[in-house]
Amino acid sequence: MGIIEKRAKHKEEFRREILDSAREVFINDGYDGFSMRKLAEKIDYSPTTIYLYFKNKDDLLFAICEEFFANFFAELNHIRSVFRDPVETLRQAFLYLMNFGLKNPNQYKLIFFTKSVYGTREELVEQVSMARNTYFVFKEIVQDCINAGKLRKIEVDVIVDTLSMASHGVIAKNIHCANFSKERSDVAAHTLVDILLRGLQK
Amino acid sequence: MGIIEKRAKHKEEFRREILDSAREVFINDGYDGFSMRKLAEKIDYSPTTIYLYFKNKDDLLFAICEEFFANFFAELNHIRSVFRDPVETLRQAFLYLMNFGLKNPNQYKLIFFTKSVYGTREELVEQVSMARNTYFVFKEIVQDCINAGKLRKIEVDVIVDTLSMASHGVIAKNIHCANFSKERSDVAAHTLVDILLRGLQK
DNA sequence: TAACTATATTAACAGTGTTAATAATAAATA
DNA sequence: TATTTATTATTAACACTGTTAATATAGTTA
Repeated sequence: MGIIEKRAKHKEEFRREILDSAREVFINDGYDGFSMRKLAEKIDYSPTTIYLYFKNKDDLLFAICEEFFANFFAELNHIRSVFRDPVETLRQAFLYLMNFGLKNPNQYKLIFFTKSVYGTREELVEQVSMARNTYFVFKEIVQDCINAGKLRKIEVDVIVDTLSMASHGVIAKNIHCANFSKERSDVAAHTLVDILLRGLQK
Repeated sequence: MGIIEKRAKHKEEFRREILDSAREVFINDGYDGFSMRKLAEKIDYSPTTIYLYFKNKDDLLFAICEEFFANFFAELNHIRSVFRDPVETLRQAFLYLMNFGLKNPNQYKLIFFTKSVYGTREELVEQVSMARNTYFVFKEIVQDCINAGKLRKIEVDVIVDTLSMASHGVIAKNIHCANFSKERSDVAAHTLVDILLRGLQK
């Protein structure tokens, strides 16, 4: 494809193409394995062209993260509208995140373990982002359980922290133990969920 | 220091010096931030000299990991000899790992999250290593609780998996949430331990 | 003294993220 | 229509990276 054909593309459309290719490379090769030159070759452009559409490597990652959180946010709202029991809602919300991680460990790692793309907690809460929205709705799901008097007397923020810790741990273990079979991983993960909700409830 | 003085050093002693400096660089700058050239400058040798004492970058990391597991192994045996109640022994064993991670998140990350230095679970169990020894003694601590009839009917390997998941999660969260205050981190972590042991016991 | 071994060095290869300068085309204006 | 301007793409370059090959030097032994 020559330079003339390349110019025919529309800006937004091309940005999407770059982002989709970038996600593939990020997920397949990890944050370190990803390279601007590799992505450039994949989309058949020079490496510097990417810089016209994204500030840098981390800007690409940020865009990918926001897309994930947009989906997660929508799913949490859906779960909330479907389940009536607050504890069951919490369980399903947690399971969704964990199962996403088990099915897409590389993407989970990319979003949660690679870099602190959203800065500090204060910065996350101050700046508008899908990550912020997701954080708030998850917190509300926990608060619903507390309001219904279902949980032991533990600060809502602490519960949110412990649950995200647990989810992170499931995926971290899954990634670290190279030959952790899918079945074994699932068994341990779901056992952990049971233990957690058992230990949390009155 | 000229080439003549450098030659006076003894091999084993020098290997130690390199390893200690390498640990510092690895912990301060992370796995990616570490570079052979950086380490070489620190010890005032050329980068290639390091290759006479260690096979490569990952060989340095392996040596650092083995040192950690040697300490962890010794500590687990000590805890086991001090506490009588098996559940309390398990709690202390778990707390030791978790608190190490909270105090040394970068080193914990280096050992558990960076690379699968010990390969698959099968490879870990087959090859002699301090990591293997540590794995076995931790499993025995859990088995003692089961033998004493203190825990719910859950496979010992599954319990070990869930506990290591939890510990990994605490540290992963601690690292990811940039401005997670030390206090907040400690509260969530210790709450998680309570929830876990509560959910595990009969 | 000559040969050999151990230890250290420099130079090089192929790769990285990113910036600066430049070319070329499309669009807008005189 | 001719000319200027804006947009988009390019190449070249900088300072890094892990690692290997070839080379030089010092110490030990025959």
